Amino acid sequence: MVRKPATLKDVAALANVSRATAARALNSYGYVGDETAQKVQAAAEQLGYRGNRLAQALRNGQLPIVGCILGDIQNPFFARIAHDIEVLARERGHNLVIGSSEEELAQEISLLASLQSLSIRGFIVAPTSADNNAHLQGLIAENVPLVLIDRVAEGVDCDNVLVDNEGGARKAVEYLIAMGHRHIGLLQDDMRIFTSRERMSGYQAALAAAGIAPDDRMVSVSQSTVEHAVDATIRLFSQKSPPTALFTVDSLMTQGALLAFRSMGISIPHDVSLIGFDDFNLATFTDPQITVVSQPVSEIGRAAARLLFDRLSGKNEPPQKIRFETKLIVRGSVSRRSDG
Amino acid sequence: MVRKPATLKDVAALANVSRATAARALNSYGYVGDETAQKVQAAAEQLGYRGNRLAQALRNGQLPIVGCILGDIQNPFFARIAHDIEVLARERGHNLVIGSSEEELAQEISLLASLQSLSIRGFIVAPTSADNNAHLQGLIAENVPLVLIDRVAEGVDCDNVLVDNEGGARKAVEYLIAMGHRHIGLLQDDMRIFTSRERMSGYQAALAAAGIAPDDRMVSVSQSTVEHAVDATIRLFSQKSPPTALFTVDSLMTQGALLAFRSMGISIPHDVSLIGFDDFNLATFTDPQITVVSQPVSEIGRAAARLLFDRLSGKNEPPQKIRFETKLIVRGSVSRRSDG
DNA sequence: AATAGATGTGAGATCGATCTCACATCGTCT
DNA sequence: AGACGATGTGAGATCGATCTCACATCTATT
Repeated sequence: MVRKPATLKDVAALANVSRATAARALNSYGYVGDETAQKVQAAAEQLGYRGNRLAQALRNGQLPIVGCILGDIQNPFFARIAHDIEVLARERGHNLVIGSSEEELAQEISLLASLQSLSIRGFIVAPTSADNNAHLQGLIAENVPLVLIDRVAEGVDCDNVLVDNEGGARKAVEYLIAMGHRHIGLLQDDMRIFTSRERMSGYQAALAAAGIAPDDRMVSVSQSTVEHAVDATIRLFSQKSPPTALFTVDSLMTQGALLAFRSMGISIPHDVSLIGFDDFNLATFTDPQITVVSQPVSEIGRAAARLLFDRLSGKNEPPQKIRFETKLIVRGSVSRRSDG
Repeated sequence: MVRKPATLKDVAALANVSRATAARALNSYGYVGDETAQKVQAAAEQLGYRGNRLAQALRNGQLPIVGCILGDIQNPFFARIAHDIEVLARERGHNLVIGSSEEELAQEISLLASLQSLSIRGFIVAPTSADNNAHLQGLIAENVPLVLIDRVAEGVDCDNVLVDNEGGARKAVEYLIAMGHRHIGLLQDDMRIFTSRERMSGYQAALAAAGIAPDDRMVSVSQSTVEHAVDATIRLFSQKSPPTALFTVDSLMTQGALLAFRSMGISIPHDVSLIGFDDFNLATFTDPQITVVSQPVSEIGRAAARLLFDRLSGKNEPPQKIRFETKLIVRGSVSRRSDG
C-alpha cells in the first residue's frame, strides 16, 4: 500500500483549523493562539508532515538549490570544489545539483537551460568556453546570481574565483629554462578552455622571455583524463626530437604523463623533466617526487560558495574577482640539462 | 532591468489563444489546428519560453531529478560513480542532486528528508549505516524508487549493486598469509559502514582459516581520507611489535598508508607489505607498484542508474541484487616473509 | 436530412503552500 | 459607552502548467 506524503491540508483538517492557520502555526508568523499552534504542531508530527518544497518554491519563485556545472567531477580538482560547495550549501539549507559539461559548450548550455527552468536560486559554473557565453549573459539579464570559478567568460560581468594560471605556468617554465631546458613540451587541454589558454600563455611568455622560439611540435592537446593524457604524451615523445622537459596543465594529465613515461621506458628526471599544474595526493610518493605548481584548491569552492550566498542574501555590490596565487613546489622531477 | 522568464500565459496571450491550446501546441497532444500550432510555436520562440519545471512537477507529482547520497565525492570511487550516474541521468532528461552524508547517519537522514520533500523521482544511496535505516524503509513505503550501492541496509528490500567485499578482502589476506605473513594489519573505516564490516570479515575469515588469532592491536580505524589514514597508519606502526603487512580497505587509505610509510622511513615491500582494496590511478607508478584488490568501479554507477531508470519507467519486478566480482591484482608491494 | 463522429478550442479545476484581505472577538482607554 | 488597537482565524487568490469537461464546428454516413 502506498502512503502519500501528508499535505498542509491534511494537517489543517486533523487540527480542525484552516490551511492558513496551519501554515501560520508551522512557520510561526502572524498571530496564532498558543493552543491552536500546539494542536497544529501535534497534527503535523502525527502525520509526519514535511512541506512540499516544490509548491513552496513555485509560490515564492525560488527553489533553495544551487546549481553547479563543472567540467568533470572525476577530476579531483573539481571534486574537491564540488564537495566544499555542497558543505556550505547544506549549512544554508540548500541542496546541490551537479552537472558535468564534459567541456562541451552545447552540453553546458542545455544543462544550464534545464536547471534554469527549475527556478534554481543561483549557479556556480566553470565555463567551458571563454567566448561563447550568451547563455551566461542570459542568466545575468534575468538577475540569477552566478559565480564563475576557475575560468572567466568574456562579457559576463559577475563574481568569479580564479587562480593565477599564467603566473603559475610561467614560473614552472622559467624554472625549467633555468635548469637548462630549451625543448619544453606542453601537454594541454582544449584551447577553448580558459585555464588552458592562460597556462599556455604563461608557457609562451616564459619561452619568449628566454628567447626560445615557440614550436608547435612541442605541444600536445588532450582531454583532461588520465587515459587521453597517456596517448597524448606518447604522441609527443614518439617524435624524432622530443622535448627534454614537459609541463602538464592539470593533475590528471600529469598522472597520464607519468604512466606514459613508464610505459615508454622514459625515466624521470633522467630522460625527461616534468612539472605539473595542480598538486595531487601521490605527487610526493612517486620516485622521484613530482614538482608541481600548486593552487589552493580548498579555498576555491568555499570562496565561490561564499560569494554566491552573499548574493542570495541580497548583497548588491559590484562583482568581485577573487584571484588566488599559485606556488611552484620544487620536488625531484626536474633535472639540470646542458645541451641546447 | 530584470527580465522575467516567459510563462505559458505570456505565450498564449501573444498567440491569441487560451493557455490550454498553447499547452497542447507545445506538448503536442490532443487536437490543435496546424495554423494555431505554428502561431504558438512562433510566440514561444519569440519569448524564449521554457516551461517552468517546478510547476510541471507540482502538477504531475514528480520532479525529473535523481537524488544521490554518497559518502564523499572526493573519494575517486564515489566520484566515478556519481559521474556515471549523471551521464545516464542526463540521457534520460534528468538532473542529479548530490549530497554527501560524510558517513554521518544524521546527515544522511536529513539530506534524504530534504530531497524527499522535493518530490524527486528516485534515489541512489550508499547508506552510511547497515542497521538504522527507518528513513530508507520510509522511502520504500512511499513507493519511491531506491537503489543502494556499494552497501546494504538490513530490512530495506530494494535493488542494490555491490561488489564481493568479503571475498576480495579474503583473497588479499590469504595471499599475504601465503607469503608468510602472520602479523597482518588492517586499516579500516568505521565499523558502521557495510563495506568496512565485510572487508573486515574477509580479513578475519582468512586469518581464522590459517589459524591466526585475531589481535586488536593489528587493527586501526580511520575515516576515509588520506590525512586521517596517515595518522592511523602511524599509530599502527608505532607499536613495539608492528604488523609486517597491511591491508587497507579503500584507495584513499592506501594512499594515506603510503605517505605514512614514507614519513616513517618504512620501505615497501622490504619492511612492510601492502595490499589495498580498490585500485587507483597511480598504483602502477609508485615504486614498487601496489598490489590491490580491484573492483569494477565503472560498472557500479551505470548498473545502479540502469536499475533506477527501469523502476522509473514502471518496471515492477522484485528487487534485483547485482554483485560484481573483485580481483586480486598482484604487483610489487608484497614480499615473502619467513619469521613467525 | 439527420446524426454520429472527428476536430478544434476555451473555461476552470487541480497540484500544495503562502499571503493578503476581511472579519471576528477581545481588552483597554478616554 | 464608544472606539481603537491587539489578537486570532478563515476564504480565496496566487504561483505556472496540465488536464478534464463542455461546447462548438465540420465532415461523413445512412
